[in-house]
Amino acid sequence: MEKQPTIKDIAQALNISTSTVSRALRGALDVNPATKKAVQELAEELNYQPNRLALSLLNKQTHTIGVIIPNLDYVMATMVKGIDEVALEAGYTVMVCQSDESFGRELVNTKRLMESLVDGFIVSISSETKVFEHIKNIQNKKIPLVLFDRVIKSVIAPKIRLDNIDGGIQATQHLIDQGYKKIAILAGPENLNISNKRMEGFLQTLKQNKIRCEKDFIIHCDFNQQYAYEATKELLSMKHRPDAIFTISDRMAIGAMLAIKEKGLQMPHDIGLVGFNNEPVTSLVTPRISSVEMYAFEIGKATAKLFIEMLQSDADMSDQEIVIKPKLFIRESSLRIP
Amino acid sequence: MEKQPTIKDIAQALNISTSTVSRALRGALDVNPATKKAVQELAEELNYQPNRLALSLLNKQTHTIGVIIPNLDYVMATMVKGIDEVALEAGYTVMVCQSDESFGRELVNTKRLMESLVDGFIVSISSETKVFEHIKNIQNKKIPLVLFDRVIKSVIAPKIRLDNIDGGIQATQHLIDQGYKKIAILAGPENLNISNKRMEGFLQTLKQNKIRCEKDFIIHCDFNQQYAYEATKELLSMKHRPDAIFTISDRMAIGAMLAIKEKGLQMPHDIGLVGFNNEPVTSLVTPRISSVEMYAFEIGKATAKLFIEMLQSDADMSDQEIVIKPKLFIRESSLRIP
DNA sequence: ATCGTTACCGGGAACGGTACCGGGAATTTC
DNA sequence: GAAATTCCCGGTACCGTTCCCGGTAACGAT
Repeated sequence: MEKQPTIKDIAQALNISTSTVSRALRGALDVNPATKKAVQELAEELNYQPNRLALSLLNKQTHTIGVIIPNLDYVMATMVKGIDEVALEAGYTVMVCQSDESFGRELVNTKRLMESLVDGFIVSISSETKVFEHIKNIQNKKIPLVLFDRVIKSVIAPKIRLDNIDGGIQATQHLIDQGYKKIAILAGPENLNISNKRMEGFLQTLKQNKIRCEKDFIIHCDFNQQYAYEATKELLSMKHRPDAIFTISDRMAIGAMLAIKEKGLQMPHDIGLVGFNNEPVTSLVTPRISSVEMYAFEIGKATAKLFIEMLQSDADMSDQEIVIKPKLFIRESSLRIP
Repeated sequence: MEKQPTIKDIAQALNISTSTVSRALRGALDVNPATKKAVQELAEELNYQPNRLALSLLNKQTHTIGVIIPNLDYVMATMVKGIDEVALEAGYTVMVCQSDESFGRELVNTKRLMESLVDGFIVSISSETKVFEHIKNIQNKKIPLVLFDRVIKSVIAPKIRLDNIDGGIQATQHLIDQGYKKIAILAGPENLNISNKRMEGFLQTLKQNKIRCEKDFIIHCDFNQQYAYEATKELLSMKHRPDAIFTISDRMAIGAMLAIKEKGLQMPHDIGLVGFNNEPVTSLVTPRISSVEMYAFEIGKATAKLFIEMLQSDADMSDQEIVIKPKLFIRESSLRIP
């Protein structure tokens, strides 16, 4: 790393003071046009770039956003893309840290980013996290914070999330409309709020349609294709097996589909299937899987926009909660009444 | 953003000098155990955290790595995971910027990261980039640089990449071994080195097996499912259609598969198909698609390791080039001789 | 001739922290 | 008891930049 030219170098070379150089470079008015020109030319020649560190130290802002996410799967990557795009536009650089669903890594990451003096945090909480002192610590230091996707009630902050209940409702109502009567759900890990909300929509809709909900038909399992596969195998071997399955992610839907095919059942005739996220893979498999689109890219963009607005207005927006409406895309896995 | 406590605050409160506070906090030896204890206790109480900006300004290192990638698809996300993991371990924070395959954005990103004074760069070049002044500019400033995945000959720097030629060879040889005789290739964009190398392996293998290569069977198209679909349709409508297709990415393989199915052809009997990247989706479709695994996570980890080694040893490693061997995973799309 | 105005520029402090040097007091050594 | 050594600690400079303040010269006006 070579020594970068500084304002001091320019000052010395031209035999003027650093203050003058600084003013000249910022195009201030009270500086002789001749010296201004000389300074600017020399700066150009030396390829001078102001030292952001020094500026940040002075202004107390780094133009950097700390983003903490639980993983980098398709949905999260899409959200990060949205965040990135808006941030770039607004002149911010993004530091993305993955907690890998681990509480410990989430802690380390927040600490690191805090030390790095990011201008603020955009956080999606890991599924393993049950205490939120590190998040509240951010707020205690009055550092701007926005939560997205995996938001939590007990932290008061601006939030952007999907209407997960509605997603559950849309999927379930659709299955009922298609004449399915014994609907099972593959829910995610028990402590994960987003999957619980999707399940809540599921239960609500059953109740509203006066369909009894079998206890055995609610299965909590990890966000994972293999688990979903095994859970589905178990479901299908029951005496009164379900005639439809709603999974709260597409990866789980894939797992379920494998088990269904293995059992020799036909979709949508013998059994219906609806997933969540609307990942591209849903239209690549046969039959194509119905799925709930969650507009991840838009959520990402909305998050970054809200965040930057907050940064620049310096207002308290902790009551803001943007809720994105999902939309069910119906495909062959669940469409038996065309 | 509240005012953070500084060593000055501690010094004032205890009526000692900042130098002493600094030493006490760093656990230096030449400081009275009593005052040391007092300082540390007060620091704890105030929740003091050293200001990284100030330190960075002094030491001229930020413990930050700038990572520039062309996009955030499955493969890249996996590589970034690998980089992130190693970096975290080594105490570095990563700034990931996506160029989105755009030369302009790659420029902006390098400039931004340079201003942010990252300790070094880990770069995968965008497909649109044809001049490399911005990359050479990094080197001119003696900022450490490692290239990965999409490396380029004309820049001399440590590189980590896949043996793309070998990947092409493995895929093609396998198709030949399976008795396919008229093999087409869906290559990527013409100026993209990695796809050209895969094609080179393809051509080599044909030649070695004394199979003539039809000009019509080499199709350059964008890295994209839709284009691949259309290109394949065209291929299949030829008078002497190919009996196997090698696509240099899995997304393209999916596109090809859709066209093949539409035409009513059976894999692997009527036509063979091999993709590249070994994304999970290849084993989810029917038939499952053979594909070349490129060990993205390992490439990411190796890149970060090499980079950190370089940073800490300060040696010139520009002749280093780590080449990862790919491995073909054979599935039903191309296996007709069991 | 004196004063006020304008145009331009330099000095110093500040941001938060560390490194180095040197000095005073206490303790050891002869 | 004087000299040497050790133990602590404060002062200062520095990293790169901006901001505030004050100063100087030239100029026109009175």
